[in-house]
Amino acid sequence: MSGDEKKLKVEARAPRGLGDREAGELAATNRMLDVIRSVYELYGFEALETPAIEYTDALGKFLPDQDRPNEGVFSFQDDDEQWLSLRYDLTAPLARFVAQNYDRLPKPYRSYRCGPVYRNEKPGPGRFRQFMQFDADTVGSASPAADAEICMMAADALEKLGVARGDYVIKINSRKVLDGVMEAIGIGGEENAGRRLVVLRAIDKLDRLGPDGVRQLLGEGRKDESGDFTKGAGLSLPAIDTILSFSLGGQYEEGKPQFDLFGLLGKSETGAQGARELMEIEDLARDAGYGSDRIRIDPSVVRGLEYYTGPVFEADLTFETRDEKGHPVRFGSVGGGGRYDGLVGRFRNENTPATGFSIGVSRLFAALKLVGSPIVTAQPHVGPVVVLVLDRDRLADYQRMVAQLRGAGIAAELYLGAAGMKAQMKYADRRRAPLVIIQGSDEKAKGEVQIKDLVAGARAAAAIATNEEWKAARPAQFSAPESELAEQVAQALAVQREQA
RNA sequence: GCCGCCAUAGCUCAGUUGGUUAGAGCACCAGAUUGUGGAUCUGGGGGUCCCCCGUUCGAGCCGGGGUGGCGGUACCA
Repeated sequence: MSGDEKKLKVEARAPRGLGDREAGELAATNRMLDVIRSVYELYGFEALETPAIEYTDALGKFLPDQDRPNEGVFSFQDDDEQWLSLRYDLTAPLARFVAQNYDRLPKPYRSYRCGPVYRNEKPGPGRFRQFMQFDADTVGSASPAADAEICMMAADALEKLGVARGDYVIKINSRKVLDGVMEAIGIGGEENAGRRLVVLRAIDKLDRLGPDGVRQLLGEGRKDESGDFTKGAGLSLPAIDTILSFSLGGQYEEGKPQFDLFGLLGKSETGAQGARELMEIEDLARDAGYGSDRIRIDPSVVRGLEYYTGPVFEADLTFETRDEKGHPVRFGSVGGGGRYDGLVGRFRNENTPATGFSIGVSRLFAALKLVGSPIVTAQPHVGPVVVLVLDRDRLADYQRMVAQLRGAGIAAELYLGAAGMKAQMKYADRRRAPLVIIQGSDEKAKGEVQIKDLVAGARAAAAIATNEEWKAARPAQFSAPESELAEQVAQALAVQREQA
């Protein structure tokens, strides 16, 4: 090959932030999704799938005052020049679906959805540009009972997945309460909207930056280790203290705030209303038997900043793990959600209240591996039985054996490559084949097949030192009449499964 | 976006004060009687030393610029 030709070769690589998932991980992920699905269906939620692509305006993601889609959203133009975008979550598409089918849907409408979402952002460790979410939502109920139910369901799902009670907590807070606190320190009103955003973002960083970092962000600003400066909210010291004492010290004990929340919120009707809703959610959870070890009010929870209108939820894993440097680190959030009463209303005149919860599937998957949940750690992927090809002109015979096995419900395949027997064995090994079927001229003459157990063979290999011995021993294989192929293979597979 | 670090084989990395044909381990392929996975042994394939410009008799190495990757930070529905 000349250098010129070589240069033309396309480099085989996935775009950054996007990855392939192979058989083992797919199987484990599917087992995990099945568990979540069964819990959600138990709660009476029904399946829904919406397309990965939506009109950009339906997602509400045009840049302000520009007819160009927001950065961070993958977008392209249809042949009629309409903007289309890849969905960046599963909530906005649900709102579109409900609005579009409003008249025929039972209300409140409960549904769950699972699928990939896309974000055009800089990827990082554990952050991808395509990732999977699993959502459940109740549309058309303003009742705190709907919020409470979503939280209980999230708790049930985590436990069913193998996260022990005490290793997780569903934290709840309310955007109304947060707004009330900000009103109390004098940054209510339209003119302070930008500043409130900065405050919420600062609170959201509590777990990562700690109180001191957040204090800086609420005040003048903060300079991080890389030398980058983030401008702060410019609050007064008393205001900063109020925010921090609310977010940090404002832990509730069984429905009773540790400090005078209602006094603080006295000036703000929305704030007081938010607090009442929060306590009602908590009461409902308690009445259903969910203690503060599972569902509890936590004023530091902020969540997504755009469309939440009331209660917000966050599922946190509380057990400690260690990072690559050995430092103890908390796993953190594996899902979140809240009430978004305005979303469906973008499509319709009357407002439609809605609440939901979203699980970050790959993050949760990583967490389940850490806690050793059998749902994701069990059974390595098992490949098909491979029928080796020894005599090239007898392909039809081998194919018949494969068909026989498949007819008996056994996953099997014919070796389709061109290599010799040794390479075929390596192939079977790499496919994680449980067994291979060997029939050369000797066996053919006797009407027999050799059935070789690759799993038992690998065990036997440990005791054998030389290649000659290894070849001569032919460990873990036996011959069987060709007519009994399927039965004998089925039996060998059953034995293998028992020993696993 | 901002700041920092890095770039040599598929992967992890060596590479002398600037000196001929750029190396190792792992991975991959193959051995013999075309009938046996692993280990061992032997052999083999695989490189635009990220790109461009400059300095030099001579650059993987020095200088400048670019690109790409990684980490932090910001944004994140």
